Amino acid sequence: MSQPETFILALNQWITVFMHRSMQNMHRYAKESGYSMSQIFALNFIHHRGRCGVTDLGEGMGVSNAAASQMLDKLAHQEMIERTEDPTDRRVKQITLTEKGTQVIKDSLFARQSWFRELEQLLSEEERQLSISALKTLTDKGKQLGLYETTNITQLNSNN
Amino acid sequence: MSQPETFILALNQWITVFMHRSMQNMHRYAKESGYSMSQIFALNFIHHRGRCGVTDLGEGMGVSNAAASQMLDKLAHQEMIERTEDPTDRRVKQITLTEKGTQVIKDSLFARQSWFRELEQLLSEEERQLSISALKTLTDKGKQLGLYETTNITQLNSNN
DNA sequence: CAATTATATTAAGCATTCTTAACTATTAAG
DNA sequence: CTTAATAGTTAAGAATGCTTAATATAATTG
Repeated sequence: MSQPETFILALNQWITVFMHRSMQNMHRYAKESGYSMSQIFALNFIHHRGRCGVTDLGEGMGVSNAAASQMLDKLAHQEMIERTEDPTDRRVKQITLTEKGTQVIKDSLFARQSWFRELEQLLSEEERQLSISALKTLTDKGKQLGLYETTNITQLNSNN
Repeated sequence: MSQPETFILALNQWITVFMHRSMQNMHRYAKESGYSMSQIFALNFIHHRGRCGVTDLGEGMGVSNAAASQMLDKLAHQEMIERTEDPTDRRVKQITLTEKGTQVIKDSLFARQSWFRELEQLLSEEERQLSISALKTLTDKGKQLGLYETTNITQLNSNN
């Protein structure tokens, strides 16, 4: 069973390599497309969480609900999100992504893919299959740990 | 060989699940420990790139060298980095992480690990071994694609 | 050596994003 | 029904981080 830390170590090393590239790409994408990292982050949160309230977003991002409200103002002005009244409780606003907001998520994902393709080139067919299998497992298990509703991001990269 | 997009898709899905958690953790860690995301990002860059100049950092982070210099000012004031003259070219400053700066990187990594441990619990022994193998492969290949010198982050998580 | 180029710093100004506090509207509780 | 609690917005001010421009120092070029 090797050392008990083997899995954590392997994950950490992978994350370390991956994050460095991914963060740079995200950062670059945000710059080039004129969105801030906060905005990307907020859109990502909403996309994962699904319909949610202003305070939810604030808590998720670790800021006050005032800050969340202001951020949503800008996003709404850019037509990336919509705020509608919750029919069951008219105090709360339901935040949803618009078509455009969803597209931004798609694009930011796509911005990362050039590196993925390069990476794939370096794999043998066996390594490739092994990786696919492992990644699927990790994804499934990872989703089980998530407490949020997961909207289906799966399709984002295939139908574009 | 299934669809040509299978690998990219599997990677994207995993990244999607992982990033959501990881970003939240990073964000939370940064907040709690009083550092900004930019600072964490800069420290990460320096850690990966190894000794580098001010302009290098600016280019790596996509900002002007003035911005990089100002950021380094703060980091130096917090004793997270040191600036020394390059003996071969006294115009350039060599940026290095201090003990404290390295520790911050360690801690930010550690902050992510609780999720990793939960994830590991959900895996069968076979899945666990498969994942380790795949992650190692991806890490190795990923490093080959990197253009930066990689300092050894491997040891960070074991000797702590 | 003189002029140019490269590196880093500093200063001033601007845009973004955060916080707290005040305010409105709605719901829940007594 | 009255009071208290909850959700969201708005406003004012502070903090952060960015840019451009000016400056100092060192290296390179002719």
